Amino acid sequence: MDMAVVPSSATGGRRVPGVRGTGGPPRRLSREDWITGALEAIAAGGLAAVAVEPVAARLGATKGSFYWHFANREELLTAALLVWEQRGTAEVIDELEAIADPALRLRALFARAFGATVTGSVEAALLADAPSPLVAPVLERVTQRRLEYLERIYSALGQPAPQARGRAVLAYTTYLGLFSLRRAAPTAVTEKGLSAALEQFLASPPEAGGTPSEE
Amino acid sequence: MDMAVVPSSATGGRRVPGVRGTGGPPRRLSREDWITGALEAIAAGGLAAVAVEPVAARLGATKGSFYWHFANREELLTAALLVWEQRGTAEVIDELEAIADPALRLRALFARAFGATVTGSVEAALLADAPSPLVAPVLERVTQRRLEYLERIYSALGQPAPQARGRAVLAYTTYLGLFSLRRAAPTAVTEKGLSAALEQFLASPPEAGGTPSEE
DNA sequence: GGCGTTCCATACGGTGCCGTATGGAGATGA
DNA sequence: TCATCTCCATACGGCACCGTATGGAACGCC
Repeated sequence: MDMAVVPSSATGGRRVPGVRGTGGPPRRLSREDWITGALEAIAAGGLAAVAVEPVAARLGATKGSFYWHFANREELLTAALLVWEQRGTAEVIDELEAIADPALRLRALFARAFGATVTGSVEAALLADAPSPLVAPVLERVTQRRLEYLERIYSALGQPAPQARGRAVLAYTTYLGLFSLRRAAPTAVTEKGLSAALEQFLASPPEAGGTPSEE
Repeated sequence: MDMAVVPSSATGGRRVPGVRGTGGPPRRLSREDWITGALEAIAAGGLAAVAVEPVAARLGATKGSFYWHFANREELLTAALLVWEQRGTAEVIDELEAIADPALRLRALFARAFGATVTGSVEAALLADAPSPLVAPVLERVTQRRLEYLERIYSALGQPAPQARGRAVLAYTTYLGLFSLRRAAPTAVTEKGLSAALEQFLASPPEAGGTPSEE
């Protein structure tokens, strides 16, 4: 679900910005460069870490550059969140749609989701900053879309609507919980535990049939 | 005689601080008052909201008071986190130990946990600030203790050790996930979903016995 | 090689917070 | 009543960041 923080903006072989600090010949920055810098800052320290001057320093520039591309800090944040939202929805789902079999698709989804790392993750940082009025609507949309998508897969697997919804929510709750648990007590998250959770949400529900079948 | 308009400080029922702002006669603050104020600030806006001057204003005092009771901001944070940790471990567990039957105890625990509200919760805020070096160790200890406690209950219910651990981690993960989900998409957390999750972790595990018994 | 446009560095004022210094008020005991 | 200890308000300097103003460098175009 999460993504690597931004592939740099196709500059042939040229010197990418971002810590161009020492030695690099000064290059001009694009709006996208700043968005990339903002997303990196978010991954590193949350919204609060997106401060104009520090990000500028990291990009090897100054505020003068920033305020030419953006009206203010909030505009940068909004733009960065928009980019994250679009990538987080389109990309992942498109990639999974390539898999025809719903069961395999679900497995691929979980493998990707539960394998995501926390440190340096934009998603983890945004979850932490969820109460922010800038983040809240973005997070809400992304979450709803993911839940609907999960529900659709469960439905395709033959679950009736209410159960499909319930299992989707429960699975996603576990996904979110793993983010928190990894930060709260990293040692508690074991490989065994992960695969157990994975099987849990891949198998048919316990309350549906009589005997729990192992797939 | 300093007969002021307002009744002097010897008026039986003492005037508690905290928003004593308008009209209240100035009262002296204790170290505990500041810790309470800090915890309220954390619940409202996380660690970042614990700023000396704003908290002082909310308590109807100034920095002068604060820096007499504490060396600096960090000392206040540490003290507040310690109080939270002690309350979070001792109190809850003691209360639950009163219940003899492990099954009922587990139910009471989940009812309490899943019913917890998020808004204004110190716990939710600390989870968001988990990466902070001040919060991390506290959160880690609390999490480990809770996991061990959960595991013990599952063991008392007859689960073999590995399963008990696994179910404890999974249940706690769901608990944490609900915090995130409530903030990310509040409408997705329904009463039905909650009770479904609850039954899930109260019933015997699908892979252990043959038929899932409804308690 | 001049010229306009694009982009940016520097300097500046403003704000919110931290921590210190200091004088003084309020309680307390002799 | 006076001396002392406890607690606190105010004033001050410093830091990090925001946003503005302005002059000038880099670049595209003719």
